[in-house]
Amino acid sequence: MDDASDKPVSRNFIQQIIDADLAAGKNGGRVHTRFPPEPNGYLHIGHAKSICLNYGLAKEYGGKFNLRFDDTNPAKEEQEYVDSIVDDVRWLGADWEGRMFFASDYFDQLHAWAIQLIKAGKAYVCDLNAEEMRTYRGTLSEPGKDSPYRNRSVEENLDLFTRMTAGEFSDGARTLRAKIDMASPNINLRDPVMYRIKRAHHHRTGDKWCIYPSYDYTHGQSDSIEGITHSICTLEFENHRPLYDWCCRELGIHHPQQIEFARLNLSYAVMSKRKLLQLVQEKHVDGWDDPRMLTIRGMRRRGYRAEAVRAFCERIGVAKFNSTIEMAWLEDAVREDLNICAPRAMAVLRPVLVTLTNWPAGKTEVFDVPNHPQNPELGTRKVPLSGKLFIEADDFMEEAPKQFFRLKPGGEVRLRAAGIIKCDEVVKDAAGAVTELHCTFDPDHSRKVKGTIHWVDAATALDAPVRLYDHLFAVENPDDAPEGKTFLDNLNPSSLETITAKLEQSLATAAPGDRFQFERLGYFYTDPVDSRPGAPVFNRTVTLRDTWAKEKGR
RNA sequence: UGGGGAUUGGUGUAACGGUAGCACUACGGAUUCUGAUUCCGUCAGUUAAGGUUCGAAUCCUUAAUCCCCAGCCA
Repeated sequence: MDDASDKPVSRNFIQQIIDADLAAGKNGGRVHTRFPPEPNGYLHIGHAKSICLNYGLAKEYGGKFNLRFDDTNPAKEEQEYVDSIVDDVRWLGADWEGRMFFASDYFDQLHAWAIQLIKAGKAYVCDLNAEEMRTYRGTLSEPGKDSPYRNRSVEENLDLFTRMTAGEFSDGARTLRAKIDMASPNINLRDPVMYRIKRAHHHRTGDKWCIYPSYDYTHGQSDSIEGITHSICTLEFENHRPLYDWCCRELGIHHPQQIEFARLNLSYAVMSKRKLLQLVQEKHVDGWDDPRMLTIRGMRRRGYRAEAVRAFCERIGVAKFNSTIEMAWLEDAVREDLNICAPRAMAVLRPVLVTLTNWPAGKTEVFDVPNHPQNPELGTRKVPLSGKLFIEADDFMEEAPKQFFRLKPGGEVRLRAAGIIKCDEVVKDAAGAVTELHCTFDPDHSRKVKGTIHWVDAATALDAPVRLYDHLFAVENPDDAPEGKTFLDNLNPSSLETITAKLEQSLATAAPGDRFQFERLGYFYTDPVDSRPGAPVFNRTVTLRDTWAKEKGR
């Protein structure tokens, strides 16, 4: 992509469309995209795909990218959501260069255009209520019937629309409708609603309006006003494109091209705003930023970096096929990113005490340990050892299979960066559970030993809460629930486990937002909300690949 | 049901009438003071059936399956 190789770079279907438009001289060679969220919820990874797509295209073609809020329904929209969206889009790294707009910025213009359409005989005020309108609309297989109000005169429509605007009628009493075709096989064209009466306080326009334009009547014109060239949206709007085109055409304004792509689906996750909201409201998760949520805020708090999310969005591609990406892809992208930048440290999640029987009493040795095996620039840190230490319970097996090359009775294993220990004695409690291991320590580093394990010095260990996260859902497709069950029945009961871990001393100064690889375990994020100075709390971002666990599973 | 889309290895995604490629997974191996990382290799695919063509994932026909639309939501 960046070198002079003559290998053809593969282009997705949207890039191909833009290439063709540019070749044909469309839009004077401009490329201008936008991300148009409705401020009625928090952004999730599906939105990240759209943001990366739109922003990426603008950047690639030297064009522009706008952030525009589609705020035409005051009943659902709130400033809180606007703020969070702005913050999340910025975090992701998309730069709108000051072009942040609101559909509500265009309400006056939209209203003027509505009058223009009424005058042109293309719109009329309809007195049908919601239920009647549904009846008149027909069904998928039967055409609709014309509204009895369809042929009102321009003067009457103008008068009625003016009075609608002035607040003379009650909510839902009348609508302004586009006069298109009640017999159209595309239901969206059966005289769709342009304006509805709705007395609701708007987060930006306050109580100025009691009528609000519909999405269909707003979106294309908003794009048009902003000079958008390629209006990229998801597949479910494909059926709306004729209406999008109708608005721009009838108004005779700049006509952006709507292009639809398949929204993102991920295994072990749900993506619909409604379901995410339900998870939060019914407290199946701990808020929008619960690290198990695939909201941008959740991923942030989990410890994902924007780089990883972007790399993921790049990798999954763009197409019109409704696909489901494996969760492992996301996790891989996160590992790949963190592997490069996360300093290493040692922590023991499920400790077993080890006493070094030949350790000189009172002695403490301090090792200088590299923070990254492949990147010396990350420096070193001091790690003490003083005769008693913790190792991971999983790293000891009393009756170990041959392939197990960690610690076993009579066996040897390397203590990372310190030396080699040999297990001489296993101490058990009355119930037969292992409580302590007696080992001898050999400081000789040069010998080859098959296994290397992590450890934490007992004398200086720091106890800290660590949250171990797993998929929020136990099954690949949470929506696939049996009769009478819902996606909630597919929640993974062990998606969160909080433990108290033993951490190496250096971690006491971890700052909120710091990321580490706890060697052989995974990547961990210093929780920015719950951590206190000297008392960090860690969230497991993602585990390391574990081929041993896989082996065991066989 | 009328209409609109879609279908390429396990998962994604290219190939636009001329050798089905790439990535991830899986599997095997090498390196390794993280069973991590890194490196090498292997398996594996055009929804089906016809047709056009010297040649079809690509064009035509028929069929199958999946998704979207009957909000005064977006």
